[in-house]
Amino acid sequence: MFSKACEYGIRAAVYIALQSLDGRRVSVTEIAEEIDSPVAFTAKILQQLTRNNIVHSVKGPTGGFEIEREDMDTVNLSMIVKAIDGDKIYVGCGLGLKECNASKPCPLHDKFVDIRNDLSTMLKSTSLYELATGLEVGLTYLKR
Amino acid sequence: MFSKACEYGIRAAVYIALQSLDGRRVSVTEIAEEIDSPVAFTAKILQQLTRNNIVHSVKGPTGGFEIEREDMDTVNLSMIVKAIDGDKIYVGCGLGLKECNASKPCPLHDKFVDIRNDLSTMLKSTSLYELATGLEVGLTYLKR
DNA sequence: CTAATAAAGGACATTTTTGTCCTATTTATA
DNA sequence: TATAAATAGGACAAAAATGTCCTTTATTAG
Repeated sequence: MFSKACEYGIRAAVYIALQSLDGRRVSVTEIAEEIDSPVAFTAKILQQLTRNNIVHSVKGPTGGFEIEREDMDTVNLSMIVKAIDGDKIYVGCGLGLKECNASKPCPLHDKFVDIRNDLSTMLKSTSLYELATGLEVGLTYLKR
Repeated sequence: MFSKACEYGIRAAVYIALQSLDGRRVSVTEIAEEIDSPVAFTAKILQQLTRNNIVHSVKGPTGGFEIEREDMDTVNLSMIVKAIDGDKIYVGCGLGLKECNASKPCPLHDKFVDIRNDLSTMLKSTSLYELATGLEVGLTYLKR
């Protein structure tokens, strides 16, 4: 469904949000440890998230990654997925045709569009804040 | 969503079904041409479909690939996807956790399960026959 | 029986994704 | 101001997915 990079990206963003709720800025090392991901690769992905204004980074000692409280409401999964995997998941044909639309559909077009709309709606309506608070309460996990 | 191999596999199976409705057995060369896919790679994928009894192959002159009329009703997309991509699409965690289930869910677990159930249901309930007849009537396309 | 045709399958090549390592830049603090 | 801590970013490495080529095997028809 999502690329590995995107999976790590979402997990990282959720972890950063969780810590930011406590006013803590976190380093790549800590993030990678807490979400069980390769450090250097995670650093790359965080660069993308930073460039896309999904998380905020601060260099130097006491630096690290954080997310403003307001941004946790604004930023949803759809934005993270788009920043890392692009929009192929929303746009492409399920069977890989270059041109596939309502007027010249592939055999799976209609059914695929339904599923994808559901996915898209779900991603758009799921905010970082929602995911972070689930974690905070101990209902969900980012490791194992 | 699906791998390239799986996309080609589905398109190939649908094309074979369509031709089998006319009693025609088709070669890899023809299939690749008609679904716009790389020949040799398509041949590999057809081997997998054959081993999984999704299509039937016949060697030698007048040989090629075909699907029995009854099998078109039995074989659904879920079986093709499983034969080529395995069951990761049904089983894996959306955020890539090794262990993720109702009792120790990732932050996306519940929402992801919903989408995936829809996808799974759709794939299971879509037969090759249904897809092939859509093509036959000229409602859908396998190229472009 | 022989020649030709088609799938099966193994080995290899290319491309993309995933992952690592090292250096540069920024910045807080002693 | 010097040092150390942190991200940024480029170059490289490994693994997986995609794709190609060639040989073997089965089968049909002359």
